[in-house]
Amino acid sequence: MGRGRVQLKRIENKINRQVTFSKRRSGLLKKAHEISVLCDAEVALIVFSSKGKLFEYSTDSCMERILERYDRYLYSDRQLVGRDISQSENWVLEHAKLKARVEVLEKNKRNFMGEDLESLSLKELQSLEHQLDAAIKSIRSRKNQAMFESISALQKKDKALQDHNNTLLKKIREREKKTGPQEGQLIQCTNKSSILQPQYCLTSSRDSFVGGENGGASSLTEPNSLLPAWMLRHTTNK
Amino acid sequence: MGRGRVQLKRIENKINRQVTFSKRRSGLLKKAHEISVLCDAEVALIVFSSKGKLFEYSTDSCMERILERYDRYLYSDRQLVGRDISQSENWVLEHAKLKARVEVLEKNKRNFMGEDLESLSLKELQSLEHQLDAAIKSIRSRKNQAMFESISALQKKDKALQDHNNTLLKKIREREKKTGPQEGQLIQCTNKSSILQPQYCLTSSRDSFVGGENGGASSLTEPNSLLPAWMLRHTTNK
DNA sequence: AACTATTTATAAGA
DNA sequence: TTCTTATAAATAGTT
Repeated sequence: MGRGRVQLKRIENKINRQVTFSKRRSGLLKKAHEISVLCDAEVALIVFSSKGKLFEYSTDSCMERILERYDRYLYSDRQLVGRDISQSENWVLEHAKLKARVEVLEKNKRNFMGEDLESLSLKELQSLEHQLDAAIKSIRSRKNQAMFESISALQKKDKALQDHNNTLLKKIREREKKTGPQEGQLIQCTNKSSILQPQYCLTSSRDSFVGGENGGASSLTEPNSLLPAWMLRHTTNK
Repeated sequence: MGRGRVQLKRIENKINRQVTFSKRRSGLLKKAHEISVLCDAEVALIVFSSKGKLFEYSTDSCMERILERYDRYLYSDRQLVGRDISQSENWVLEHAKLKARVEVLEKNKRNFMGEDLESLSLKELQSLEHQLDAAIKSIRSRKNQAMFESISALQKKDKALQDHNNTLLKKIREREKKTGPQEGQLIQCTNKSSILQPQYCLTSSRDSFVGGENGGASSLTEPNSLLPAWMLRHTTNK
């Protein structure tokens, strides 16, 4: 990826080596972060430059946790003996409990995402299925509510804008009476178009429902995020 | 680097996520190796997939050595700042991080259970809904598989028991020839009833499919856990 | 630190 | 999984 092919051997020129290191280091850290986010992976990356300087990246900035997970993965028995320097027993215990909780919750999460199901019994699968069925119902109901709130907020805003436009229009008309007809037609036209194409605001931030400009609609990328599809979906089935 | 711009957010489609993980993982490992060779750096890279599988790279395959160097690097850093304070601060920090992680995971869990939805935006709700939809599909598929496995295991067992019964029956008949008819009728009768009402084993432990007695069926409490309902459901839809 | 010509990586599709 | 291909990204060499 550059002007010449690169040979996989140590760059002899010291300056070059340093520059390349700096560039590639940032690329590597970036990619580590990307795979972590995109693929929901847990990554720990440690780089020592030839001069001994340390650079590191770890998912959620939890290097210690990931290294411990690594140790546990390799030697499942020597859990708490490993890399920790002497600390109070109490701390170790409490910490271990917390970590165990994290483990359990992560297993939970994977199950909720339909992963790692091999370890579950039929009964547990059945229960999980019911759980999620119920959850989906709640979520759809909440989503529906949120959508209607959003819609009615926008309708209010729309109304307010129309009223304002009308007020402005009146003022202009009054002026027209004095100066003769000019651009009243144009203004009425833009106003109408905003009525015919209401903008449904669907951005991540709730605040944008109130304070945001109607640029929100342009931030949509998924084809199925269009409102008509949703409404169709939620009024026709389940 | 592909046919579309990539957004730095978790890939929702499981298959895509897995494929991307596989591709990016090999890219990341390659680049880790390259910077290590080209720039004479020492690199340790640990990646856990979302399913918990481990992938790693380390310069000269000396993971342990690099991790020790890392620990030493941090330790000496602490020494420079002042052991007591920084160590305890570090403890506080790490503890806080763990707690924060637990918080996040618990929030996650509540959301997955359809609770605490007020804090989510429309977009997040939509994403959650898709997530759970996908999860439920996985779960149903896995449940189906588990049920069929269980059924076929039981059929085998049933067959074995029948064979055994027949063997016993023969022996008794042979005795009858010598001593005259006594209780052969009764035995044949119990055997028949076990054929007509096969017992589907649905306990929590998978081992019970092999070693357990057929009391398993009695442990079911939910009305919709009866087998016929499931089979109907999973052969007629989706 | 910027620039840009090229090489690489990789997303999507098969 | 693996291959292909169009395109986005990374980056080597240069300024």
